[in-house]
Amino acid sequence: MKKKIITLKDLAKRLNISPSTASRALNDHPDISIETKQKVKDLARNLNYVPNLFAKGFRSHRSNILGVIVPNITHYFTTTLIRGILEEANLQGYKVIISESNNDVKKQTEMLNTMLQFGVDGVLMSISKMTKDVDDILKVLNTVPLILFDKASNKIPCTQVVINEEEAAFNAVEHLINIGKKRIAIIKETEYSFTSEKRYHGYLRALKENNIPLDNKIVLSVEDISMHQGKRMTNILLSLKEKPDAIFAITDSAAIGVIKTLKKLSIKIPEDIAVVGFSNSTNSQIIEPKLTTIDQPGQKIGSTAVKQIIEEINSTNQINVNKTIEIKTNLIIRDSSFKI
Amino acid sequence: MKKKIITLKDLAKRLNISPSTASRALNDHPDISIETKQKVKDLARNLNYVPNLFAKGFRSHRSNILGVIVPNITHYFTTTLIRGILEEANLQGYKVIISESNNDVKKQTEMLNTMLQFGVDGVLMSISKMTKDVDDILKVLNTVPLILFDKASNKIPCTQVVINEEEAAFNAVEHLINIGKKRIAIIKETEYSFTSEKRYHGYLRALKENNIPLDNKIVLSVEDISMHQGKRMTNILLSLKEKPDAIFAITDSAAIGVIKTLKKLSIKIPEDIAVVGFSNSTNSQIIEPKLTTIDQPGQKIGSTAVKQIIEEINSTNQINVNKTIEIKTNLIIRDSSFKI
DNA sequence: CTGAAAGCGCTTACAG
DNA sequence: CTGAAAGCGCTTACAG
Repeated sequence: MKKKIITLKDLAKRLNISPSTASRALNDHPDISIETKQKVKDLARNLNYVPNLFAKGFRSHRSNILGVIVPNITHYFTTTLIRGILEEANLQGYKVIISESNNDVKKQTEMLNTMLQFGVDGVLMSISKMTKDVDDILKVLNTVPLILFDKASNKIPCTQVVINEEEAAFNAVEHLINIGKKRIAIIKETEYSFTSEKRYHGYLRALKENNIPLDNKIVLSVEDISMHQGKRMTNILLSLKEKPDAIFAITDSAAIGVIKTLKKLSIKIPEDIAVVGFSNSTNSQIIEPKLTTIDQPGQKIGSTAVKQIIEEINSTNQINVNKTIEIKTNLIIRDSSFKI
Repeated sequence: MKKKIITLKDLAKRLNISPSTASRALNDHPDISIETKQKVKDLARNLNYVPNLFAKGFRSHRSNILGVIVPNITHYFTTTLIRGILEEANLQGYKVIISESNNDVKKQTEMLNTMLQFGVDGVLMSISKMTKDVDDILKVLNTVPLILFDKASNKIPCTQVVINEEEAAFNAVEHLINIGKKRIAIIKETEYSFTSEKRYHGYLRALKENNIPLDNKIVLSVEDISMHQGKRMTNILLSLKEKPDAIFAITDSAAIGVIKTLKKLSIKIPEDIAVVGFSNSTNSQIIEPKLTTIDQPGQKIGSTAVKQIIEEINSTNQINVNKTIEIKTNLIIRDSSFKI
């Protein structure tokens, strides 16, 4: 039993008014009298009238759909970003189409294009690492507002919503210095990763401001940061003549690899070597000792990005907004860097 | 610089044919000559013609958008489901709108309704626990195909894509029996959780087939299963006169709570008490000893659900499909139940 | 304060 | 094999 779908025309006919009036009444157009508005709205409610968003969107060139592209949806932090996006979008009457780029630049471009084809009103993107050529992304900017969140790039002139990467890393490293560590290694990614570079700058600044000389032997870069790489890098660090007394890994998974390796070798954490990660993943509380790490407020980043893009969608002036919104992070101190 | 958008009419005008013909050519209508088709397709490619899916959808009552509702997007397993859904949808030219119900039945209904309003061609849903009243869900069935995946319910007559919950639990418990355990406790949810009940039946069957008597003192039910509850329940079990020699928790997080508590009390795992979880979450490999658990192929469930719903969307007969597709799981044996 | 009419971009039954 | 015409449900400039 298919139920009959109520249209604007149906409402109008029942009330002996024109569809134009019915439309305007529902949209609170100032021209319409209060009584008419009331009548129309009441009937709409009673008949359970549902506006056909397709017709609406088709007519007004608005879909009320946002596109979201992320590299990898299975990362816990990514899901908190998405949660923030979904919640805020829902509040504002938008729906969200999600795609994964799998850190594949070609797929990223493809996703971007099908998003546009589906008529999204704006795109929120966390860019794939290794995105060197940004031309395809720049093209989008002519069509629809774009906002980069979390994984951003200063090569793209659009609003960016990110965490204070540099400061977060600075705080993490300074914390290690404060507990008495003097030889702090870092495990980071190669220079193609924007976030990794920013965290590295925070590391450098913390050393400099505390008069600790930089030693490139304990600055390790890997292409694909992971638990496995954390283990490998730890073994390299332990093979040095002058071993570090602390390791700052720029992701939790790498930091967990570090901890696992140290434990296997019965190296005391944090006494011999302290460990700090980045992300406050769920794993960071499961590992023992629990991992000191940076909490990134994913939900807030997501909701901020949505608020921002809706503003840009509704703004009439076409000037490309090009600002960076930085969300504050929190250092969470746990057992891997602090003995109770 | 807004770029001019190419429409079907533009294509037609350039080729001196009618828009109708252009439309048919692009859609490979059998009536159209091969040469015309070729001409139109070539021009479309050259001009970078992008069909307006809004107009298309508006006209044909098809959006090529699927709605997905899950209780909680931050669970790792849920993200693997979503990944499977996204991949298969992408292959088939569909986009996916995602919403979270947060295990809130009211929100679930609300999401369901806005999904329909956005003109989705079908809905894939993992239902919120505590969904007792299914009337609102049943209403959807009149409008658009619905498929339940992972968290399903036999009260709703539609296709269900689930894992072999009962058998998975059976295998887990039988494994414990095989390694010599005789007094196996279970930590499950209350009877409102469909999956929990099925896993419980697997537990019961494993006991029965191995002639182990059921003891209700070691069958514990909680409303909201979690690591915290795992800890609490473990303490209850340890306070019994006859302690269990194995604990089967129906989620990994609860199992991790069990392990943490046992370790704190220096109870040997698995010698004194073996532990088995369910899900193969990332955490299950971080905890030490590593957790024996059930791997659920999330991606396969997701892709299967998409294949199924697209079939139903395209099928002309309106008979409500009401079949259950069971996806096989795998018991992953790790240190929490097996000493190397 | 309200209505008639046009049109958004496409598809499809009808006609030839 | 192709075209003219209608229409999907809505909004909005124009007219009164």
